[in-house]
Amino acid sequence: MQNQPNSQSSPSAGEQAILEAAEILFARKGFDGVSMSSIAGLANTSKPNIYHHFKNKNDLYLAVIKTAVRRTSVLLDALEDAPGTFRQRLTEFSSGQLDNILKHKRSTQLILRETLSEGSQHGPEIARLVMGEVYDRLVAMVHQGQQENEFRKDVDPALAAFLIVSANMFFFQASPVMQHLPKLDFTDDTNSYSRGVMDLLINGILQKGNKNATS
Amino acid sequence: MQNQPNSQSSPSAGEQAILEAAEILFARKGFDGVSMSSIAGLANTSKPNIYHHFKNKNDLYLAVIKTAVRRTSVLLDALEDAPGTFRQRLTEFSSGQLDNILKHKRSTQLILRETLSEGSQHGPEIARLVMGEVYDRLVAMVHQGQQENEFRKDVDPALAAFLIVSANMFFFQASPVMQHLPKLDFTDDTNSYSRGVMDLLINGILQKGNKNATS
DNA sequence: GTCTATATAATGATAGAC
DNA sequence: GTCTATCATTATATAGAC
Repeated sequence: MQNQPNSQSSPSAGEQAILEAAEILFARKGFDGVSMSSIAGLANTSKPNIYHHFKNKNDLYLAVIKTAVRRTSVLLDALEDAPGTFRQRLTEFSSGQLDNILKHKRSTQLILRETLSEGSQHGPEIARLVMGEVYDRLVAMVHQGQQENEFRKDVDPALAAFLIVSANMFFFQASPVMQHLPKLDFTDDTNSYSRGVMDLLINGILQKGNKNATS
Repeated sequence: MQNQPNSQSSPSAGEQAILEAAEILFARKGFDGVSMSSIAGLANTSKPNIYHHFKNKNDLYLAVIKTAVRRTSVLLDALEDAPGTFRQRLTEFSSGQLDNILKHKRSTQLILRETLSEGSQHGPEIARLVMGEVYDRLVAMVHQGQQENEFRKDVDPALAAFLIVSANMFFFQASPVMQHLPKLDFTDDTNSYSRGVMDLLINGILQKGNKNATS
């Protein structure tokens, strides 16, 4: 009855407009806070036309989540096998992830929102896919850095990777709230934030007496 | 027309039941995902009775958020002026906050959800209040530790405090997602998590050559 | 593919009895 | 304080013309 809702072939222009409008609204207000009418309005089309392209509201939401996931899981391939110390590679990777997050704010917001809706439903393991990929690479990099004696061996690579991800994710999530606090001046400069975070973490990860301790 | 919706005097039994039911459902599905009927059902009462105690749905939601905020901002007073090194005090404070978060899961979920609803509305500065109090104390402790030469002076106390808060908040938020990942074994043991996080962070904060570097 | 018109159910909120 | 009954509105979703 529908076109090809589950295919990843490039959608038509009308379908694309619907998807974009839906992503904007779902990111802003969540699944239940958005009506099909409002989506139709923002996409400059009609409600029944949405139902022509997507089986129902839930199907549309899943399609939006799917493209959001696809979008956040790119752009990091080049950094994995870059040269330099593991400290430098970790820093660049983390900074790249933060850039990625901020570049796709709506996607990130959608995924973080999914994290909070404990009701089984869709998406809990979709969120896992997103963070999981970045997370897996970070674990591998820290582990490799330990093998090559650049990092302390008594640190759990999983914990270090988790801290890096959490620093970036929570930075995104909390910055609209935190920016109203005094003493907080790093919220508008993501580069200094990334460098600061990694400086703090690395100096806890680095083998004691390593030559590039404070660089 | 209502009883005393904005007073903090102890609410009646019926009002209490409504508040509890509302908190459970709002935390689980968000403001728009919950109907007044479902709240009435869980509270074993009727819809009009809710409207007798609260002006409207939004008022009820604000009351729920308010009690959630009140709940999360206690329990930490004793730790602030505890004895010991700043490293120990920071660790205990952070661990205490994580315990507090996990003890009041629903409140935390509510507040984190507010963080994501970018539409002005209620609560963005309420969320600020919650994290802000913990955050301010952490900043002060780190700063004091710097003055007394226990911590490096070239670290931004605001950044260190933010990392601690983010580690705890994101741990709570991501654990239902992350527990499905392999290599992650610290999600069920919050104590080892807290110790691990602070070990990592402190060894980046601690003055180089300090005696309790790896303790 | 896109529309107008409509069916059907659920929503937030109120009136008024007890 | 609590209820039954109900209103007005909006929601998701469909029928059927073009």
